[in-house]
Amino acid sequence: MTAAPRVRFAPAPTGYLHVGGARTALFNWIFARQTGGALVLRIEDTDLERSREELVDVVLSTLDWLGIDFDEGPYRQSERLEYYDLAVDKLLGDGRAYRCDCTPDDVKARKEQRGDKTPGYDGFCRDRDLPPGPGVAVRFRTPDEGTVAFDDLVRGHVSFECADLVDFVVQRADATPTFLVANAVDDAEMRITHAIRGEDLLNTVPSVLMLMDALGYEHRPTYAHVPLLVDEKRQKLSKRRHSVAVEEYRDGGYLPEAFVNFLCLLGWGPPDGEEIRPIERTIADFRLQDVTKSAAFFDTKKLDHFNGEYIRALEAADFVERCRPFFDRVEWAPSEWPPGPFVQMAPLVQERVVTLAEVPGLVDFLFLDQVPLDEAAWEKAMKHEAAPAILDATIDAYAEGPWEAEHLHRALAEIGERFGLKLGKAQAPVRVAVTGRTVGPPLFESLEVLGREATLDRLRSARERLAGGR
RNA sequence: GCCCCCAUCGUCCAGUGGCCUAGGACGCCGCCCUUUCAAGGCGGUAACACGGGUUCGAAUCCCGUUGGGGGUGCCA
Repeated sequence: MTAAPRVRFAPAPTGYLHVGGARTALFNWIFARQTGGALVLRIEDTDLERSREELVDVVLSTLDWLGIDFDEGPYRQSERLEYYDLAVDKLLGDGRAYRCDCTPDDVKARKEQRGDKTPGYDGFCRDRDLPPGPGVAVRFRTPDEGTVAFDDLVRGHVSFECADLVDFVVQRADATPTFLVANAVDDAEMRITHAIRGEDLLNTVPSVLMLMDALGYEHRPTYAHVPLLVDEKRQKLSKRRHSVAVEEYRDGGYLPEAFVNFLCLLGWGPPDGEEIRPIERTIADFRLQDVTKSAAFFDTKKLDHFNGEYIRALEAADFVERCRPFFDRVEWAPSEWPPGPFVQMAPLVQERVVTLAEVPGLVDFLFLDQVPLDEAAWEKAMKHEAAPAILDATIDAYAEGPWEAEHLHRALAEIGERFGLKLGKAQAPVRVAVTGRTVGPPLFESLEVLGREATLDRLRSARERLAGGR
């Protein structure tokens, strides 16, 4: 009987959750849930500049939005410094590490002097036997020969030559530990069985393995390095050029279910080929071994499609509720919730949007006293010679009769016929006069909700504007 | 430079030696539907990087080339 798996998501707090990080978190979570294992959250903040509490809160709330919950933690490496100190002391005591007072500039300068393009530290302080003191870091003494190999669940067998590994720093001059020791100590101490993370960390495995060995840990996690997420140019997503923060998608009106569904399909494909699927089914079918080896382009076009599908699948009342945050942030934010006019229009809006953020813009004309007139739309719709006559006739026809969509529909269709116009053409001036735009939710339903009074007012003022020249 | 990884339609995945004249999804194009815009329906476009092997047979295995990416930090 093997013990239940233990996995971890270990982000460095940067103030936002990177979409790539979100995906590795998701893969860890799915793996934990399907195996009955535990997911631990560990904040890798050994770099003092990064350890700020509010940065951690962002990660926590965003994971929560995604629906990723964890079973242990968050542990903060900044609160576990004593463990790493002990580890470094052991390394020093056993002669597996040594002190070094070379500054990064020194290392770089010597490298340039050597002329060879070989990078990295040259082992300058290996045998200097320096005493502790300010400006002194600690480096691990890597073996000069031999190989380090391991089996990666997605990459297969991977091996490195020790000779290619430089003496890396385990403790900085300010006495803080580096990622490598903290990682080795924590994965071992926390009994992490599977380290599922981004491929950018593949190269750090040999160092960590050597550290675990030197520290006397017998525990070894099974590694699984998932492919990176890249941009259209196949390069690492950059914060400058792309939306890499999950928060941007949340604020952009994406549904967490859609976002998660999309993320699952980057580097993995469902065995039955059904891409739009509840997370439960992915938890049932996901296999780490099936994760692709090649990098995936984070293509938001597909995300958009998924989001639209998920929005349309929402229960009407749920859709209305989910739109609330997006109404809260417009100038004309409704004072009561849910606002009646929107509730009436919601089903019609729901099947037309790609993101929730678009919703207020489709119904603003119902809330604004002044029509949000778009000049280009006006030009386009009113340039038709029959426009004034259509408005006149519509004002006339809408002055009486039942105020319901079907009737309004029929009346305008008849007016159109009089001018030899199809309804599609005839409704244009009316639509722009009343909603300010050429596109929007179905017109007659919109008018019904708006009411006779407001509709006639807007038609009349459009007519006046037309009479006064443009 | 060196080390590591990767390589199927524009994109994301299927494909694990014969079922492949390579399948699905997104995108794109066309048609239908239509009250604008969507949605929906139908159809179409489009790929095994290249060169050698192995084999009766290769998208699938091996080698090489080319291309791409990651690492090469007292970041993680």
